[in-house]
Amino acid sequence: MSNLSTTAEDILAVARTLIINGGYNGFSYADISEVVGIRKASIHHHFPSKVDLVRELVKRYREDGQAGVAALEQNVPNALDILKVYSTHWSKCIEDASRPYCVCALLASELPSLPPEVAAEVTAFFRFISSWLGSVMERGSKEGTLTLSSEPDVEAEAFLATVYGAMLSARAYGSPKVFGTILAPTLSRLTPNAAH
Amino acid sequence: MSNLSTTAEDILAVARTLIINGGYNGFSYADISEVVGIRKASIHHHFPSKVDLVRELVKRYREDGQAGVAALEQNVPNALDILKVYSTHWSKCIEDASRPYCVCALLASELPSLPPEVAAEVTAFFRFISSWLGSVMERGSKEGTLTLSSEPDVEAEAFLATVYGAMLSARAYGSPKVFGTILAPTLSRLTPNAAH
DNA sequence: CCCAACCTACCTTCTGATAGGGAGGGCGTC
DNA sequence: GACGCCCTCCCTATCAGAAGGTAGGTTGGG
Repeated sequence: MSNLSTTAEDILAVARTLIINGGYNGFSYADISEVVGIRKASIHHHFPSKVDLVRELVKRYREDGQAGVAALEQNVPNALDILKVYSTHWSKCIEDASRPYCVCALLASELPSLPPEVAAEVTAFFRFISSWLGSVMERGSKEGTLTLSSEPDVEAEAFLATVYGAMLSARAYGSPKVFGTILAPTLSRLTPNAAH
Repeated sequence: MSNLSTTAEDILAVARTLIINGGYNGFSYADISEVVGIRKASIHHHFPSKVDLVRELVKRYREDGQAGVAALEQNVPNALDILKVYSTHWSKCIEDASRPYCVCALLASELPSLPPEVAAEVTAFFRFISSWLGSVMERGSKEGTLTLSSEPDVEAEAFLATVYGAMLSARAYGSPKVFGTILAPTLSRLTPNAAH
């Protein structure tokens, strides 16, 4: 949690929106300056290079994610509920168009062409999310709050893939509902005592 | 199937590889010219604008997909086998690094920032794949070669999301094996008489 | 007095795109 | 068969604008 000026926060927020729209090569310092209301050159004062900006952006995105996950684990004891909250989070973001895509999902798809420093942060994010979901799956399986048909790690990867795949489909079809439609059967399959 | 010169075909092939690497804004005419061995300006002779190029590229990608699917339907009667062949196709592409990502998956993630003409072709591709998978699911369910736990259309969307999510994960982790790991339980769940 | 924050002005390189010309093959006419 | 004509393909030269980035100056609060 480095304490940056409000302007720097604004820049990061705008950059995040722009990346969600079109990825790393889909935005420029000029785009940011228009929205923030600052000259292009002034952005370099806060983030010397584009790599610095996006690296910091993804780093914070991961840290925010880790904080959110920690809070979730504290407030929601049931593993199935955690997965539901997680998928609902994305469902809402997509439906109200606030953050209709994951920054790291977009950057991950561009991975081979990304600057190494940024790429490293992106893969770190996926490792984090993946291992967290793995721990949720394992705990839920032990506690009986989740019904797994594979190993916890495999189940975690499959769940993550479904979430991110559903995100892509929602974008591809231009219809937010698709996300929920895809996630529903996945969640019900993980629900104990569910007839299927 | 418009008959274009060999050079035009080469340009499209190189462009496809470049898009798979970094998306629409991740490549330039200069990049293509280096690989094809032709001057930058000469590419404009074959494809007046970048939009023309990528639109044609995606259009052909979809047409090739439709042809491939038609052949698959003729040669493979069993619906479950069709899904296996489909996922194995991607598994191989990812593992031998020949086409480690779907052109349309990458373009779909960039959809909001794409030129409308290109965006239209991309969504058309997804509608095609989705409706095809839907028909496979429905037929498999009726014939008893697939065990569905939801409506065919929903099952199709979920399967598609899993495939594309697994593709992203393989790229994010930099390990091709992940794709197969994720797809295996999905396919076994669709397999009749499978204990789970 | 210093320093963070922002500015203007400018630079280099890349971007997609255009104009115009040259080489060469195909084709009809004499 | 030779001539002229056109058309395809590719070239050089050039463009305007956008890209990321730098240099150096101004302002204002602690």
